Amino acid sequence: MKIDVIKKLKEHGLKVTPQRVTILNAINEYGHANIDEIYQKAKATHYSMSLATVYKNVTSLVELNLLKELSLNSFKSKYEIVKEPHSHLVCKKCGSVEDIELSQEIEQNAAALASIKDFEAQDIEVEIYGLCRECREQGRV
Amino acid sequence: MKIDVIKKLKEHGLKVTPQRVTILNAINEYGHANIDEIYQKAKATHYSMSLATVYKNVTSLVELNLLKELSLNSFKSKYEIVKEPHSHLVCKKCGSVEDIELSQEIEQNAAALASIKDFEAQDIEVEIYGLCRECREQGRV
DNA sequence: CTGAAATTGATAATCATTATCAAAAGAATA
DNA sequence: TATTCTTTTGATAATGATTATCAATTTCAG
Repeated sequence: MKIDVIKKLKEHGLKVTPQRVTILNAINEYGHANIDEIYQKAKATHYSMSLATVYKNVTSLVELNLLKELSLNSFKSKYEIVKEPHSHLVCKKCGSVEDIELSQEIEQNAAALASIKDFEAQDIEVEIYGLCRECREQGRV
Repeated sequence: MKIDVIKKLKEHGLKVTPQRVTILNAINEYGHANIDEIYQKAKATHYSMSLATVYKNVTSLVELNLLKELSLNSFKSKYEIVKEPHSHLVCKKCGSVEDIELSQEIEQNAAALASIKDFEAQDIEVEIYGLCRECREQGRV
């Protein structure tokens, strides 16, 4: 696992357990995954993995800002490894999530407008809902 | 209730029941409200209102595009009456939601980037998470 | 190596949402 | 206005998701 992840865990008094490593790897392979997907993939590597362990770890990793939660309309929340800011294309039909780069003007614009409202902006989330190519091609509506 | 709401309900074969009217009014008074809040306020006006009725109606009104669901990190989904496109300031501490106008450049930018990825954009959701004035003043962190 | 503290796994408890269905109500039509 | 058909409601059971509990195990600092 990356040095900085280990460092961050230890800084917060969290231990580097094989379960944590497995969970982070599982999410990384998916790109974006919900709890069940993480559980299934993690279980494949680490047979004894418990669903409760996945929940507990995902929660603490989100608090540590190593993971980001994507709360989606109509689908269970997905989680991704925190990277540079970006936005998401979310298919309303199949629930797939794809990253896109959105101009950083948006972040600036958003932060500026927030401060006018006397709101301390910390992070911005942009989701574009619609239909992915696969679902359109297969005539799913 | 507004003519166009009645019209839209009837167009889709939905009846104009007092429960529906009450639920829409409750959401309108709140601005943004989750299921329990809607239920409590609606129940105050319409004593026999059932929680199941709130769930069923909110779901169908979202499908009709009269309501919009806001899926929030750490809080239960909130619902708002569909109006002109806008963004939201979401307080991580208290969960309050405030509307802000975000430049329509963003929508254009987003739609353009989506189409490059061969994605049919339908609607965009922008949430800015942070701390509201009240929570900062009261030292909540 | 040892011991304190955190973590895990199993599962019970809780909370949220959906399904079911008989009774009631809306609305189109005569 | 009465009739009839269809939707809706309310109550609650069933399901599904998440959190809490706790004894046994593991990590890791010293």
